[in-house]
Amino acid sequence: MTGVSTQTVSRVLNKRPDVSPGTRRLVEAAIADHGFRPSAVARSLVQRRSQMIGVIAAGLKYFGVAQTVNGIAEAAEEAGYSIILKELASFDVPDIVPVVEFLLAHRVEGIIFAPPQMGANIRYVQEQLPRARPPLVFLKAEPTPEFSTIGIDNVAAARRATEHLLALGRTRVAHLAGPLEWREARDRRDGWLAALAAAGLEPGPMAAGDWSSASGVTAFEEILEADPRVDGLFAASDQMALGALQIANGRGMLIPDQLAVVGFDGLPEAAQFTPSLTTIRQPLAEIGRLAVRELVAALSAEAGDESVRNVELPTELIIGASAPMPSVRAAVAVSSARSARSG
Amino acid sequence: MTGVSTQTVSRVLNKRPDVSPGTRRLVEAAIADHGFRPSAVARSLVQRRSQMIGVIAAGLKYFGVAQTVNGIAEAAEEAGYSIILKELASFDVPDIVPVVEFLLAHRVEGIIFAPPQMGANIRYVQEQLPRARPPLVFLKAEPTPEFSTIGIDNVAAARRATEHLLALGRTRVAHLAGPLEWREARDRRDGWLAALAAAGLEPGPMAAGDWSSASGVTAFEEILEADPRVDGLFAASDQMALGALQIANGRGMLIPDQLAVVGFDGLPEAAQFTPSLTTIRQPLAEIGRLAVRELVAALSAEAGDESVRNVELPTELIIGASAPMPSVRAAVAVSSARSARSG
DNA sequence: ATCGTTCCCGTTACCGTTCACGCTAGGGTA
DNA sequence: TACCCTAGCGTGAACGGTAACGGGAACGAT
Repeated sequence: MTGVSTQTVSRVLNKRPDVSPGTRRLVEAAIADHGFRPSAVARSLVQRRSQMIGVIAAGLKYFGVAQTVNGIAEAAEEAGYSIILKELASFDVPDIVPVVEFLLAHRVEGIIFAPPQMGANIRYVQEQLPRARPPLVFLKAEPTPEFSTIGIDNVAAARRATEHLLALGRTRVAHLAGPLEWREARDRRDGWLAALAAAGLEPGPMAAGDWSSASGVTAFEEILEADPRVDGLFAASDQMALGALQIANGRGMLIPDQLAVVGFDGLPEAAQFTPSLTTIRQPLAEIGRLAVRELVAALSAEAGDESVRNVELPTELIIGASAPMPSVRAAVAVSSARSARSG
Repeated sequence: MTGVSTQTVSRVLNKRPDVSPGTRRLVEAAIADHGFRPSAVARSLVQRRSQMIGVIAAGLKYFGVAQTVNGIAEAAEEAGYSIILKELASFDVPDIVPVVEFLLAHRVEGIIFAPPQMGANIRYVQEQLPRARPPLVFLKAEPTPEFSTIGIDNVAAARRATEHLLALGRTRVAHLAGPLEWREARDRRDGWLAALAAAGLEPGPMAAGDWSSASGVTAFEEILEADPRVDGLFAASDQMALGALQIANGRGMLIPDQLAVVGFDGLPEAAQFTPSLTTIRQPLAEIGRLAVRELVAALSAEAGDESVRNVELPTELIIGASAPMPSVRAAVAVSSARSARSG
């Protein structure tokens, strides 16, 4: 050093007031000279605070997950936390415990478990979780009294989407489902079924895809094969809805007159599909942001609190041309038919 | 402890051979009892290895960025590294130095700078970079002899896309550009200009969007206003191309006969657009994976090496119905016209 | 002159792990 | 007996910081 104690250096680094301006300058000059950089690792060790949040994710390349992680990153940054990101090789990694252990070893102050619930993945984690652990939030998981969860009410949202189709007078409403190992896929199917049951209608045909637009193509072909007279379609993802639109366009089906379509997710591009897509927007980024806020709240509440909260964020029905508002149905149908004929 | 020294515990933790089976069992039992978990923080401190790679990103919610981060995460996981993710609040954060300092303070062993080059952001970082630093790779940045970069040749790819339009006999080829502060947007525009110049053609009208499909709508309307007779369109992103397709469909333009469209990115959904989109696929995930491999290579090469590499990965022209192969042009045009008329 | 403050600054201990040693016991060898 | 070797374990220092405490100097108040 340059004659001064390490404690004084520490004081300078932490911008504490009890250092004389002269000494401060001296230390700062030495720091600049030597290219010294304080070690956050050592600091974490002695302070027992890492200022890190562990995020476990899967399928980062998909729109929804990326959106959520983006929300997490933003909120964490604002709250002064940084992120250690662990991406699972697949959605249903058999053994997630080592990942959690890794994060605990790094003394993260909170954990966000972002992979959607499918198979037994989340229950498995919940069972294996060590009791001594930082606050933890499960995203898009089934609400349970034991753990905090944040998500949406997929059943209600799907029901709303289906009811919108029914309000348009549709009686043969099919469902383009997601992979049914996913809880979200099952819930959306259940919402579809519930709306039809409440209306006293028989469910139309159903086929499952893998969320992708390519799978929407083949699944919708299955549906048409099962019943060519379907007049309404609720798709569990916008991407699959896009695949269905392609088929419908290719076969010359008039949308929304012959077939009304509602998607799910709220892709920004959905408004530019042909025709523009009616869809359920889910607040994906908001889920991530809220997860961070929950963790931060749990951390500032100190110990003992351990409040479990199960939050279900509201969704929004976004009206497009593929399933317009019932009141303006006629007008839209006419313009849609005209543009389809001329185009 | 339970009578044994910390060193012995360390040996047990690291599964070293020089511990008797009895002692090992004893220690392991105590570990399980007390819920003890070794501190990766302390380990990092003493070993001077964090096993962490710092990733600086921006716009994680966008397809391209998410794809690349996904590639980074996968490759890092495979190589035994984990990721500290710092997301910038915007693409052109004025002062990125604190972010780099943060990562250095955490003793990351490598840094990946993922935000695309726009304005002077990357040059600014390169100037302010401390000399003592871990290996660092810039993604999607201008190749320079001083720093490693990984990206694609946007000029060549855009030229190829435009030449494809020219091969279809188009003479009025417009460009739907990205925001021209972005180097990628400028390069793609330059490739478009180069192809036209080489063919001895005047450039068609150009309008810039912000990559989004919504901006593609308004920008393409500008283009049509400037010259309603455009017969070819090269869009700098698939999303903007989608916006253009919507307008074209709405106005009854026959695609590809009246207007051939080529996009850029290789969105999986592009194949389900109406009509399916011809596009340039760029290996976004591969860029991320390669970045990690470069870092790992630089790390294993120990010190002194400091090899700078500038890699440009190949792109791929994916043929869709919006701009088919020249040889089969007639056939596709007929089927497209039929489906457009009937749909 | 004595005391109490306040401002600076240094000492000591500690965070949890690993490394480089050194020590001991037991067995084999000359 | 004297020596060496090895397996198994402990000791001390170090990694780079921070917290707690203590203490000296300068100053004003009593």
